[in-house]
Amino acid sequence: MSTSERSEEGASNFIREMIAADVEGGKWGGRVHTRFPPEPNGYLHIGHAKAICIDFGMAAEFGGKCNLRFDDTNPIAEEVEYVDAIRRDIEWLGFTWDNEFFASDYFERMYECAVHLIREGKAYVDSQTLEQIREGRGNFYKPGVDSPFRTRSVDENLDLFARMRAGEFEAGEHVLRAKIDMQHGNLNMRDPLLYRILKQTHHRTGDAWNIYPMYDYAHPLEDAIEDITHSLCSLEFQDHRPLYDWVVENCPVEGQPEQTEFARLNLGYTLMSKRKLLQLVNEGHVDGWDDPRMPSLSGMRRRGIPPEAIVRFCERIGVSKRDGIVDISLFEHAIRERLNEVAPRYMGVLNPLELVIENYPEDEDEEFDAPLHPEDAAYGTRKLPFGRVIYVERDDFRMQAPRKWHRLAPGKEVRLRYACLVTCNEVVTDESGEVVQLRCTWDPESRGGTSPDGRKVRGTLHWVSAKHALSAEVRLYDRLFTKENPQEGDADFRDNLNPDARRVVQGCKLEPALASVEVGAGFQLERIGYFCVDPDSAEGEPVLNRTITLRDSWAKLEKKLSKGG
RNA sequence: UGGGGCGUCGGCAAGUGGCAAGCCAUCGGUUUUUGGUACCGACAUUCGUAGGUUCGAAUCCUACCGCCCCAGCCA
Repeated sequence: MSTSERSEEGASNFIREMIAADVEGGKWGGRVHTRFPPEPNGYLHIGHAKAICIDFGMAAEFGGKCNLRFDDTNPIAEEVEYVDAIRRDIEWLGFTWDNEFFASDYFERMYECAVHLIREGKAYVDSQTLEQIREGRGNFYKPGVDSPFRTRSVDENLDLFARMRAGEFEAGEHVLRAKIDMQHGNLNMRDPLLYRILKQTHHRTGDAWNIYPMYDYAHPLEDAIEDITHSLCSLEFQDHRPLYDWVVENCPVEGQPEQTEFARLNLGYTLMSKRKLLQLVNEGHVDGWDDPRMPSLSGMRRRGIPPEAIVRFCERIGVSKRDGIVDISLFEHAIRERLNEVAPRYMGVLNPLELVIENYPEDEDEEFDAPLHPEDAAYGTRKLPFGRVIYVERDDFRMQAPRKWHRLAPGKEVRLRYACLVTCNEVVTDESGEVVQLRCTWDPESRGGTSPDGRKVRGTLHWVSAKHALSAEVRLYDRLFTKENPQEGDADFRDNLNPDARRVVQGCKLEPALASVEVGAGFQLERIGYFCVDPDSAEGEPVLNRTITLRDSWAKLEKKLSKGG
């Protein structure tokens, strides 16, 4: 790890400082134990990556431990499919958990704690309807009123609660509530529900339970049982902290975890809500959770985004309590930065234009050696076949060369990367006036792309030998939404989907060495961007995903030139 | 008429009474067989606003303003 990464990692944030102080002060005996507690009801996305980096990162930094705990207290939406996907995504990011637990492992223990609360007179069975409970809770302006069942005897509560567990009642008939304070300013403290009846098959406990604990009750117990020290979560749980502390204090558990909240990640031009992401999948706006347009980790993996880029990005955005929208360009920068370091270089032409080298022998070929990485010779080289007919990028030719144009135009000389210098003599067009072929001559003395007499050739183009080219489908991805905040105002986020978030191009031409690149591996198509091979590829019919474009300073310059006249 | 948070450059974000880090973006320039990369330079006399305390305030006090979260038998 470089020093710059170290200093980045060490950047100050309030959680790191708090933990450092705790360790120094000997709190919990200097121990640090965190947890990442996803609910297995959806796939992980980049927002979760931030939490993962914080939870695992803090533990690692202070020599502590981090548990992976599936928070499966609501069987309605939870499935094993998600459990597997979550494990895979965390591993992919490069983190390893010290223990793997399920909240459902503690159901019996949680039940015992509830019985304890009842015995202590701190919990009661409420038999009001959902509506009555809601009404009795009051609102921001109106204090709540005590439930008529609040004063039930311990014995009656015990009996009712046992029968709830036994399945004697239907959902909605009774709930278990904590007896705290119906007048509390914090609604969460107005006798919060601890258990509800749910006659649902659980993905792990099957039909063993007819009652399931609520998050506010279960989570602190899970943390306490695992002897978690720092329970890190997002801002919306701040209001729940008093209840969290109440549960830890009033239940017979030895752990003394403390909850600290930080702002969740919001990224521009995308969404970070599991529910809405699921909607995109279910309504067919995308092809699935792993669609490369999705901000899910599985989507990013398929898109070719390296996990290291995600982790580095998370380290850079920092941790604070302010909610804001992180500029997507910061993420894009991290992706390019990582890919630039590790991606081997190849050439491919997205929109081919035939170029014939008139003074090159009809039936001859030759090969050039080209490095796979311009800054790291250890990557080695590959052979680049070359011949009389090649393809260049249509965008690299202009009939009228604009100012500062370094590329092809009638009469202009350019370099074919790693091959030679060619000059455009003649432009062949069809009846409609479309350019169909460029006729050029090459300088045989320029083999390898050097200029024999030291003449300056500013333009260097990528190219592919027509005779040896692989044909491919390339999928070009762009932002999922057209607005930085897709749900600005009352907007339905679906109305702001970017129709061009995926553009599919057929008939792209790739250099033959690309045939051996494996699915998922990222590489650069020189001068265009970073790509990877999609699993949809078939033998001899590669499908490429464009992960991200290269920065394009020419596009910027051209815009400026046209604006300035 | 409640409770909980947050306001430092266009975006993230350090800073914890001693004279505003860093990253991204943007704008210049150097190098370059990727108009890529790398490198160099510019970029907050000012910290939501107004008062106050102090030799000294983004940091302390007061008031005001703005934004976010909470009224699931979701997590």
